[in-house]
Amino acid sequence: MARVGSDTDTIRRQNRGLALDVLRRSGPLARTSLAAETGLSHATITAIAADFVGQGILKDLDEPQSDQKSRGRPAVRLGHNRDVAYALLFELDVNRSSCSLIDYGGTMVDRIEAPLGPHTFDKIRPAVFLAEQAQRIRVRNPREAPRIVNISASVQGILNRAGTGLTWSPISGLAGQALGDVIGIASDLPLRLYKRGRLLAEGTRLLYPQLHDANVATVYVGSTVAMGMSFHGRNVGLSEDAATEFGHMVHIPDGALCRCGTRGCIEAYAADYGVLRAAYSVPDTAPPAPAVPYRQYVELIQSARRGERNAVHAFKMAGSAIGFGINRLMTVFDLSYIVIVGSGAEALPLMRDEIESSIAASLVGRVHGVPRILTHGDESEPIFRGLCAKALSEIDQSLFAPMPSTGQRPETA
Amino acid sequence: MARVGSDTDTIRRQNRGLALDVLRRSGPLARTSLAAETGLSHATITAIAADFVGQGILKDLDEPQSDQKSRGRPAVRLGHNRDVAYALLFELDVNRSSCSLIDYGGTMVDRIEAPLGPHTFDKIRPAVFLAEQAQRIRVRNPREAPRIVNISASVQGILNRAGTGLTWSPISGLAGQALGDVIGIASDLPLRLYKRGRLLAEGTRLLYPQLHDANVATVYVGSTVAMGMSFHGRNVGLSEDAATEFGHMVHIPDGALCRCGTRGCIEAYAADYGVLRAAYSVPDTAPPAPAVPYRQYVELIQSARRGERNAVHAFKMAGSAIGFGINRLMTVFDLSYIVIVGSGAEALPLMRDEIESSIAASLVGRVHGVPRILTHGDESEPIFRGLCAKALSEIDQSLFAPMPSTGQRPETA
DNA sequence: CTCCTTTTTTCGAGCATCAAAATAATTGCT
DNA sequence: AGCAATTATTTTGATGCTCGAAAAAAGGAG
Repeated sequence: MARVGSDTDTIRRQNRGLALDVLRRSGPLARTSLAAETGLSHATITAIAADFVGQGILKDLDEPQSDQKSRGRPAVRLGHNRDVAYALLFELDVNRSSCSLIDYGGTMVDRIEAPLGPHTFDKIRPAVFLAEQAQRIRVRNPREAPRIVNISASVQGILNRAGTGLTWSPISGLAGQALGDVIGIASDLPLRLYKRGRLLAEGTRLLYPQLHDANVATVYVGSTVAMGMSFHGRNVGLSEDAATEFGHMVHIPDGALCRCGTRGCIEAYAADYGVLRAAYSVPDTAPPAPAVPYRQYVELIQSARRGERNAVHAFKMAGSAIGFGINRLMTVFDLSYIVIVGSGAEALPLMRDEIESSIAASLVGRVHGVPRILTHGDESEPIFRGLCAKALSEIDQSLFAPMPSTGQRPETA
Repeated sequence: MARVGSDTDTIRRQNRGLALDVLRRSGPLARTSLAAETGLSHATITAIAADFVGQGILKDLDEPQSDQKSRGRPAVRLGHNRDVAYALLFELDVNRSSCSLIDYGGTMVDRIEAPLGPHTFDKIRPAVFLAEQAQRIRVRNPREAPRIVNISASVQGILNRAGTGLTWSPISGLAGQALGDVIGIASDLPLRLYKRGRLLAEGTRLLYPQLHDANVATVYVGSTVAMGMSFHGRNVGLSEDAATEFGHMVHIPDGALCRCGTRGCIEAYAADYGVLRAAYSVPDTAPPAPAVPYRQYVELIQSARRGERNAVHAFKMAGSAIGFGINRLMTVFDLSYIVIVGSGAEALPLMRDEIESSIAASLVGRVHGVPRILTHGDESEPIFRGLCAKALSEIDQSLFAPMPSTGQRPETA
């Protein structure tokens, strides 16, 4: 059994982590405010701040805040020391990839983008591809390169249990590959993989304060269907355990054919290709289109809005698939918000009734009520924000491990 | 935001809680072993033990352990002081109720049972009913009565968000009633409600060591269908948030009529009444039988085993409903074990193929593999064990709040 | 009766926090 | 210019918990 006991060290980490965390989301804060936000005493904050400033992690920002002058001693705000560390963030999608360099404060310094196609990874191993991107960034930013301390990636698919690669992915050529080899080139850092759906949830929550402490399911609807959930501000399903493969939940056994090869997935009804297939009365066992041009999807939404019957019906099917999916989750999680993110957000008015009635059509829906539905069209910002948040908090965490508290007290004047 | 910082008090609670927790599941332990199990130092364990013994919570068990005599100083085992506190445990089912008195060590001292019918709570308010039961126990056990410090109940249905009552319940007359009124009679203790399904999961995990750190879904199949999950030994969906209404997950929209009034719930296919209805080719929109005699269900299993086609088919439908339900959950939780508990455990051989193939028929099933399926026929033991565990650990927890560490050190001899 | 072995307790740090008091840095008033 | 008022930060001293090491306890073995 041998569980771990707490000691003075545990509590030091805890509180330092807390301080850094609060600083992350509130932005620079005076020591006094930081004490108030964290609930720690001023004395403690002084000590913690001294440590961090000593290590160069935080620094005093003494910009003359021209705001309004207040009475007493002016507050000097404490902020992250932007250039003490950098992170490399990859975003891998079905048709494009990007590699961004961000500083410790979360500001983007540089970014490289590249298109991805179904055959990209036939020619070059994914790990090599990533390593090359990383190398280009490093060459272009020689000053920052040596201070890169974290490499994280947003990916689509199912992570293996160790989190080092993908067991399945809609991005062709990615599954089964060892991705950690970026190591070879970019020093000996591990590559940390995060599911796109989960980052989306995290990022969206950061964007809307009202979601901070709520129980939220964030659903991406577009070229695929994905989802992440958070409860009282905590991501659900810790690390390797949860696989929010919402899009591939079976909606109707032996139903429409999905890109994953299964029949009846939610995605096969609600992703762009599913709606399109239904709208054009293509048999739903026909192989899904490999990619749907954005314009075509938008036009479909337009025509449904004009009342074109087939299009309207197709979106109703989509709404029903999403609604029953949420409904089924609600037997386990009591959700209060649903956020629809991605190009499908446009289509919410066409799906809303079906979503709500599907949820209401069950015991849990009747008892708990239908969650409030919000939309956020753009998905790239939340994903990036989510990835930043993960990478930076990972760095923050890693800073507590070795810190041997110097304990030098300055003499009294 | 104002999250809480840790301090020396936090760590004291943490470690004391840990010690008590370990002692709960390992049984009495020598201080040395306790130190090893908790990872705390001997010195700390001595201090903690001294505090608890001083408070009368723990005591030295000096029974002559006739085991094998070892060399050095004999270990003196530390155990719970059974009679320092008592708990009252209610179990409310559709057709019977019980009220048990257990001591702080978890041993049952007394129990009252009573039948429940569909009209029981027309005549008497549930809170009054509970209070009367409690009163009878208290009168019968005058010595223990004043030391009852916890009242907990196992219930079926959906808890309100405050956890003080039920918003819905299959037990007629229970939903919407304030249950906390037991207070009036049994001093001013709150009544703590726990979902039967979750207790079942907790109790089953305690019964099978291999499940301790695994990801498990425990499914009750019998007169209803219920479920609880645990991950690495932690219950999923903390307190008020999760509502494991697995039985009422919609399997097939507009499908078979369920007791809850919804159509298509898993329960409508997999609970005894659902299987029976299907086996006798009663239209599945016919109102469910209010109660199925145990014998009748067993006979149905027998006849399916003999190969009677309608019965076989009915159980296959049940297996499919359960399998797809699990499948759908597995889009969020990566399960490694499924335990079927209750009278339906007998029918596992009739359902197993369908359960497994339904799970395998999806992306997650293919990637993660089908969980191992176990059975445990009797459901009452795990439920009781689970309820005991909850009540006792609740008591343990409450003991840290007021403890102002006396700090009296005995003089050296 | 003395040595050995194993369990517990005692002792003397080490450290992180906290409350309260002291110190700093400004603004506002006279 | 000088002093009072005000707000931010640091210093001080105390408290409380844990830990490692050493000491004490309690039997068994020879």
